[in-house]
Amino acid sequence: MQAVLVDQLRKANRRITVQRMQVFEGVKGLDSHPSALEVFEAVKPRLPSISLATVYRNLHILRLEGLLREIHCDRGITRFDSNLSEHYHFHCTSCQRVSDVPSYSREIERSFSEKTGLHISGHHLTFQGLCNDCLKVEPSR
Amino acid sequence: MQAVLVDQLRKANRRITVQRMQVFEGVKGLDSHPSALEVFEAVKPRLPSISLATVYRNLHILRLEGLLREIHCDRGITRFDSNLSEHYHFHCTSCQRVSDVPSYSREIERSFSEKTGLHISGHHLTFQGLCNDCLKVEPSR
DNA sequence: CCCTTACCGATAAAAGTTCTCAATAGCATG
DNA sequence: CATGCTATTGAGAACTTTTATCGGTAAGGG
Ligand SMILES: [Zn+2]
Ligand SMILES: [Zn+2]
Ligand SMILES: [Zn+2]
Ligand SMILES: [Zn+2]
Repeated sequence: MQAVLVDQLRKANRRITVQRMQVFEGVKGLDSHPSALEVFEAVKPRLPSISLATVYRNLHILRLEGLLREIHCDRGITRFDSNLSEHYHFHCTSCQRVSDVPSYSREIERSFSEKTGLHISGHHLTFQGLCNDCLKVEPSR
Repeated sequence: MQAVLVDQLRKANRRITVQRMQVFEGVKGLDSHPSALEVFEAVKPRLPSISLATVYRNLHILRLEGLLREIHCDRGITRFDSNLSEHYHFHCTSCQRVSDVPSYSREIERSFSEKTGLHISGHHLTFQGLCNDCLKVEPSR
């Protein structure tokens, strides 16, 4: 299992450590696009001796190797995403949870690139709103 | 000048101070969507005694009153935008500058809301790429 | 001109992230 | 399986970005 992950790490001359695997599993297990601290707290029960610095270090490495993605929705927080397929996001402005939106349009990039002549490497689309849970609690706004 | 700004502040029981006006002018003058520190450095020559805390305080208040907007592109940095009209952004992944993209589609929200049944209050679209300046310097990638 | 209080500057504190370093452990090699 | 090289770890310091605290100041209404 996780053959792709292990192969990719080996190829990049990265070692397969328990901490690194657990950090990856931590992000993958939490489908809510967790922050570094949330990953730390998810991994800690299984690996009580792990350091927060190790979590940050491995999140950084896994992103460098293209095994995780970063997203920026809130102020001052970096969130991590194990879903590498092209997709958009929905950010609940009340509970701050981020969920995937399974749609994507490469046409948006092509159209923008054609209009401006700029070199485009990607685009992020994020919807803001209230999730169904939060809509029940505060029907205001 | 700045009649709308002054009226809006008065209406909200906010005082018109030199610092507050200069912070607003600082964001407006820098069309690059500056960070709080960049605003501070832009204002300092005109108001050498201003404190960084005052810049943060007023950016926060101006956003609360709907006179500025926040955007989140980089890791851990909040940028400010004086352009209140609906528009998208282009983020250069090399020099980190953010520029406006004068297009917007409310249809995207309607379509998403219809598909998912979720309550949408807005959406952000950001393109990543290399600006023309950076493309000259590093034609790689 | 005076009074109330929102605001200011300075600084400490909090939150998020990265750096430093000695000790450890992957893993290639034999 | 034993050995050696070095990437990685844990702990804590340091750094960056943002917010809170507080005594003094000044905006603006009366
Ligand atoms: Zn919610
Ligand atoms: Zn996602
Ligand atoms: Zn650039
Ligand atoms: Zn803008």
